Amino acid sequence: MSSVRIVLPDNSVKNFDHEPTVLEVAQSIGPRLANDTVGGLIDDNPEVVDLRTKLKDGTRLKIVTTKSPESLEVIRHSAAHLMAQAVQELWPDVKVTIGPVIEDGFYYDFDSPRSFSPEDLEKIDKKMAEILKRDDPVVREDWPVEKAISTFEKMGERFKVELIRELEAKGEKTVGIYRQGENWFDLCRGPHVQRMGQIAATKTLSIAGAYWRGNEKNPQLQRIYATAFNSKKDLEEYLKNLEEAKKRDHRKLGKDLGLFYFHQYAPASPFFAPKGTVIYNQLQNFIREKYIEYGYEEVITPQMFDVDLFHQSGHYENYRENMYFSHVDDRDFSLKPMNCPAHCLLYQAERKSYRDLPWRIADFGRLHRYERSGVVHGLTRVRTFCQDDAHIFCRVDQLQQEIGGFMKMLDEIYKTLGMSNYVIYLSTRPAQRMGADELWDKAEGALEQALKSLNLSYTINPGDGAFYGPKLDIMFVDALKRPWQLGTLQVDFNLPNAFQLGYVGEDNKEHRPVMLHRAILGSLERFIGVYLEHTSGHLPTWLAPVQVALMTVTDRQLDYARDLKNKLRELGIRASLDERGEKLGYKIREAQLQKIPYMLTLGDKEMQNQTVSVRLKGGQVLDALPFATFAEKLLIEIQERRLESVFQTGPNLNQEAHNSSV
RNA sequence: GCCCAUGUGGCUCAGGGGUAGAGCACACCCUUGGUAAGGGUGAGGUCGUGAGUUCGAGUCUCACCAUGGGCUCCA
Repeated sequence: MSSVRIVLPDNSVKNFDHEPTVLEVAQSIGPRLANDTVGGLIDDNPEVVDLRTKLKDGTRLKIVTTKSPESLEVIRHSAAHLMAQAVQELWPDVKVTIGPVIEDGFYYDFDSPRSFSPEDLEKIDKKMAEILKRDDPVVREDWPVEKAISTFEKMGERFKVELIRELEAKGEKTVGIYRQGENWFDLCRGPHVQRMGQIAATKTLSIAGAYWRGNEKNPQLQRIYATAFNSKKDLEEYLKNLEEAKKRDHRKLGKDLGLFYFHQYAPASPFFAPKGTVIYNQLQNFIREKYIEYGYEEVITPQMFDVDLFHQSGHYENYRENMYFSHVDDRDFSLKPMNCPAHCLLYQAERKSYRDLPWRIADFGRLHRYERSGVVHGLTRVRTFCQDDAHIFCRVDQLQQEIGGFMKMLDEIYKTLGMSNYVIYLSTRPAQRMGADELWDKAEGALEQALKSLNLSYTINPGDGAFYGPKLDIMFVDALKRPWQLGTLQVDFNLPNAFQLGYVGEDNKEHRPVMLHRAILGSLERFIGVYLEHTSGHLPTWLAPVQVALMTVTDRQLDYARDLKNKLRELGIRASLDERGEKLGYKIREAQLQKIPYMLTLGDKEMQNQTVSVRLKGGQVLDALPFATFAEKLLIEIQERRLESVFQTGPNLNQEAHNSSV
């Protein structure tokens, strides 16, 4: 018999007289390794294979153990089976469907006659722990399709039967069955652990409704989200991160910092309080400065239009579901859900020459979109909002340069805001779209070429484009590594057609411009929500609603404090003075919780010397310095939109401690 | 829109058929205190809305509204 050679990562070779499984290779190396084995990585394939996989001659194998990061996928997959087993042991009438691994965990969709409650999750956790203790071996069997169908049919597992029939239609003759313990098995292609005991830590997380195969028309199932880790420590760390994310929830921060509110009389429509409005306006000012720098002109366009406009633009046909309509004086109107049709009208208002292009017009117009009740969320998904929206009308040969200019502007803005971590997606034509395929080819090609010439890496998102054109989506990755879609650039050959837009070329002939839709922050509302979570409310001073909180040690210094407050305000610095007869420590605590960047504590010493004592929000206290010096330095920090305090001298040791104590 | 949960003073929450409770915030009084909560007194609520059951409904039932977690969809 010819020998089968398996190559290990250190290039050593193991010889077998048959095609060994991953586990057999591990056993040939050592019992400890074999005990911990949960799968293998073969050749250069990133996907973990089952430890029961038979390996061909010449395979390069890296064994995945419970200690390798790759094992998480296997462990979570098995944990999904574990959870399904636990649920069926608790409630035998519950039917199983599918249970995939997702980022940070897994879920399992159940078809259950009764709804799961939070108490049920506790029961499931207990049952899972109980099953883990049994440490049942996991065995793979290959069943002929007919046997699988008849078995699951007898069990009443109709969703499993549906899945097997699909596999059969694809030409499969056998299907994989994983058996754990005596009585429980599930259809699965693997990979799975050797023994259930290899799953070190699991925890159910939440209950949700979900449709079979993600389709609204299918039966609704009950999804249980859960996670599993290689060690109890990793699980605890993960749960701690979840807590951290909860603390940073922008809805909570918005309320705690007095930034914005909601009311049931205007669902999903934020009320920005004075403090929130400061952030809103500061961001707008910042973007406006960039507009001047990058050759944009700002415009103001109407809020409500005759519906005919949206017939012409195609929005009525493609976007009606999300639009607000009203009927007045026997005419149909709609609140604009986007600025672009209005900008096309404005483009037409004056005859354009090739010399006028590129024509870049920006609009902070308020938009209204009817979002379905279940999808709205804090500031990140609202029904009325304002984008840092602009449209660029240009010639096809200017496209590359405009895309380049956009990416540069975006990078500058994001860097200033401390958001250097972002990724680019290129979204291509969706199924429901307008315009000829040649136009789509052209538009998609232009975007891709621009990215390549800028040396920017990107990922293609097939079918995710807008109905009028392909787009670049900029995903910002926040401090907790969560991606958010903010910026976008969409190439549109269709709207200029719909509005018959034209310009007179050098050749004195009529040409059609290309239209770019673009935004950098996305919407101010969503941006503020995302940014609050990114910074956990610790805004750079130029954005902070209150920049300086003045506080006196006793009433004796009140006049001095009032004088300083006025001086700061004259300089355009947002200062507040707490005149209540509370103790200094009390006022500091309040300013700290409000995340105010600077506190000026004023006692007799300061008053006599005309100085201020500066306390940074991290807790660091500086030596008293003349008021003028303080104001001068602070102005620089604000005007230059610095991310770090100009007064910060060393690493801020207090910040962490304070953050965790409140 | 769909599934599930929640809705009690400005905020965070207790109370689960017999006519509303706490802490914080707010007002006033005492305290004038030097870097994260000094003490006292007081005011504040048609218990999301509307029907129903009941002698009696925050409390039970139903409908609606809003919010939250998901699904689907998106800036």
